[in-house]
Amino acid sequence: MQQEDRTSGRPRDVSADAALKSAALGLVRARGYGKVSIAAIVAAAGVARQTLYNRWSSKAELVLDAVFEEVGRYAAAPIGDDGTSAAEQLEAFLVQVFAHLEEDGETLRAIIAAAQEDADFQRLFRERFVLPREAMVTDLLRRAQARGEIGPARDPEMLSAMIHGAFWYRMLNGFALDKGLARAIRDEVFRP
Amino acid sequence: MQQEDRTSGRPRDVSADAALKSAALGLVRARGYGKVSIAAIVAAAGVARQTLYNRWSSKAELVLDAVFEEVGRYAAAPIGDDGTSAAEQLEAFLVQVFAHLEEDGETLRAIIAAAQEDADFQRLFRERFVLPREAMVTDLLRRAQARGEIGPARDPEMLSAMIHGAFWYRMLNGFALDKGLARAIRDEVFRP
DNA sequence: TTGAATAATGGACTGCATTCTATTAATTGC
DNA sequence: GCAATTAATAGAATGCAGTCCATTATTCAA
Repeated sequence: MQQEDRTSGRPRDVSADAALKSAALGLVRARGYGKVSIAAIVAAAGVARQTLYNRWSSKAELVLDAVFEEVGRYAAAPIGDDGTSAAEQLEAFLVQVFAHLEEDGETLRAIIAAAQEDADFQRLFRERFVLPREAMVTDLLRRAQARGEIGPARDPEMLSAMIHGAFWYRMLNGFALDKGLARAIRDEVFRP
Repeated sequence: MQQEDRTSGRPRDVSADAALKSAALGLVRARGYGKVSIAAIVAAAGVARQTLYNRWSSKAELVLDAVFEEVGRYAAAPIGDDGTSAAEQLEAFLVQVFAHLEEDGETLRAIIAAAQEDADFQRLFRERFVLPREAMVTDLLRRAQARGEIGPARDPEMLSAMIHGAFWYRMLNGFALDKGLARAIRDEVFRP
């Protein structure tokens, strides 16, 4: 996914990008990542197989673009520091994340799986998806620390990894992510 | 992997089990999970492909048996409650786990990936591998709570998920698991 | 000794992601 | 128009997991 305005040669058909992402998004949400073949995606998009591979280097990359650019807006903006307590902000953030994962959790699990088999894709996923979300929570915790809502000895980076880790761990082991979990994480982080 | 002492029929060749596990263990450690094919495993074991599938239903199941039965001993026994503090016991446990994952971490990552694509295998892995290890840490934390090393308001189950989650999350995103991480987790759990 | 039951074997088969190849199409600079 | 360049296309080829099949082997019970 990059271009450099070449001086000659046939130009890319820009509509193919959108057609492929849209086809991938629709099919993956309808049937699930594992049940969607490359053949089905290119057929739905009306392009040749190689056209897909000219743009993305794997099914996982295309789906990461398709599903999580759409959804990239979820939790893409920093967590708003409204008047509420950091505890409430964290819980609200988790509830929002879990709600989105009701729709796309299966896809995220497939993406995480793909990242374990492809180091390049792991890096891409980490930089584009994982670290920004981790940083949002780290920032929230730093603000909380500055305001005294958590003690000065706490480690916001470690805590952020433990928070994300907790629901990754639950999700990857087949447990549902519900409001009870969001509350339990909040309580454990902001304990008395 | 089960038998019921049938009353007739050709008996299983018991040596094939060991040959397959040994071949899988050796090949996966030497080349890495993704680079080992079923064809290579059965060739090394000197049996037919179907003989493998008579015993395990996928490459992931065989490797889970092969690598983590061998290694099942790591952290398979409850964490010894020696005289040391629970904080020290937790850190020692994590250091031991991380040391083993230097050898088999890549395989564990592949197993977790496989579990995301196969619900039956996910259940098997969870029951046989994940939950027992989670319970060990939960027990440790309960003992610590009974002795007052952590406050009565803490939630040992949630904490255990956060501890395991933290290193799963780090591992699955390509970070090394070192002594510093073990120490940081310990400090965050047993904070002042 | 024979039949029923189950295992082992070699090889064929299916479905899939990804790569490769040859051909045709669109563009720029001349 | 023409050469050079890059894209799109259809389809073949590769490599692999998992399944299916026909044949042969081993055991038990009658």
